[in-house]
Amino acid sequence: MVVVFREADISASTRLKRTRIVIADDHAFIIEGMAAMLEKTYGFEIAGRAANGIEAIALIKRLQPDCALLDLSMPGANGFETFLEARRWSPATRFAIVTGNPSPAIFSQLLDAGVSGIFLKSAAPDEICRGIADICAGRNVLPPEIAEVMRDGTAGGAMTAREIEVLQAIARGKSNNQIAEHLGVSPKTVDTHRTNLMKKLGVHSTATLLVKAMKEGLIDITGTE
Amino acid sequence: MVVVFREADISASTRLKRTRIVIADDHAFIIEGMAAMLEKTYGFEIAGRAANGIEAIALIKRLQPDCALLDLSMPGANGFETFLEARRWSPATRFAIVTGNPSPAIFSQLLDAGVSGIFLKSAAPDEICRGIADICAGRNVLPPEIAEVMRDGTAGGAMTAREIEVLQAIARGKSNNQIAEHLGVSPKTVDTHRTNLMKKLGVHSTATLLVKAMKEGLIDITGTE
DNA sequence: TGTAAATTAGAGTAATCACCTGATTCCGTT
DNA sequence: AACGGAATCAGGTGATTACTCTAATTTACA
Repeated sequence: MVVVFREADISASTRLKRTRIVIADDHAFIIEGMAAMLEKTYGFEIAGRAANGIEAIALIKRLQPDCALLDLSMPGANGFETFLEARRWSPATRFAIVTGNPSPAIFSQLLDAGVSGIFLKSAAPDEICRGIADICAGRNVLPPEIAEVMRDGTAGGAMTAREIEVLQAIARGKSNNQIAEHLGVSPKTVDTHRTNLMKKLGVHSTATLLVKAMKEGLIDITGTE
Repeated sequence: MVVVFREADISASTRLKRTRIVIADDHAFIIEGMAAMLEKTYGFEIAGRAANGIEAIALIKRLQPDCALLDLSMPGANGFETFLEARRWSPATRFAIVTGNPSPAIFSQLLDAGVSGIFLKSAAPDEICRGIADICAGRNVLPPEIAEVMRDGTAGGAMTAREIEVLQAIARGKSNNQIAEHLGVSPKTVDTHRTNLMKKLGVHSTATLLVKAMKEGLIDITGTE
């Protein structure tokens, strides 16, 4: 992999007052990697760093940065909670969320709530930095990979009540026939629900169905002996 | 589980020739952050970078580095699988695993299998870099946070390395045929491992196998796209 | 009242899984 | 050297699932 350090495209106004950014992530390497890139290549000022959501809220409140870059999964308060709280104290700040786990449901929540951009950690550093530059310039940013995940994942809408019932029965180790008997319907109906579940979550096996469902918090594994 | 701290095997040639490291992580920022630190502060040579396990295996096989630094959760093959496969082709390489999610069962497996060190992503960059330096010097490294987590958690199950490989492949949605191809064995062999896994965990379906494995911390769901 | 979504269910095919059995190799014990 | 026990490998078989299509009925909501 090659990382190209190109000349910063610094306009006159940017020279007068540098764009100030706060970064929050519990992995220090991520912060340092992003900070280095944003400072050297794009000429932003890294106004503050936070290792968790609580720190981040306090920091944003105090510094009133132009942009805040929040990891979604942080101890204390996650990126979403941090965003909701911090913008009340710093309304002019624009917020970007960075996440490692693409989840259509969460993306929808974030966008509905009003974040200015979402990025995947697996994206190229240069792409993320360019996106942040766009956000700071007043634009909203949604990388194509994320838009695609959202199309695939939310096409059929959220899970229905019946689908959740079937999903939890599957997690409890029931076969289609057993589920059918328990719900008082035909095994083929259970099969249909199962197929739709897999389509909605974009998976093709019982195994990944369960893994994804657990990641999305759709099933409660504490209830399965 | 026995951790052997042996004397560093530093010959004159090692002093003349810089220590060569391969880094594998699906988050480019992590790679760049680590690479920068290891190069500038510790004078290591970053011989190669990989964004997933498959790339990493090929890279390690070709470059025969002194040390490989593998993220545990990567698409394709995770850090554990990558380690198991790569060391067969590069026996002199010492392996360190980096993970974001502490799980006692996985730590036990890693150490039993023979990794030279484990690090948490949330650790200070400097601490990780110092640990890598230790590993390259021939020592084994287990940060106190991880040792503590392992004491608290239940002792890892009796899963064999092969069974864990199969289990994680199942969690990533691979079919028996795909797993067989990846491991270079017959689909029926994979089937046997699957059966034994279910017997050991006392379940009778893929679904409950996954649920149980996740509750036991045997698999890492963050790595499953 | 009309439209969309949810639930139901059938037919049919290819693939996969669950479980049985047995062979081979390797490792530590007696 | 012989034994016992694993780990790994693999074949056979019947059940189950994955996925395709189609379609009726009910529910919800504008």
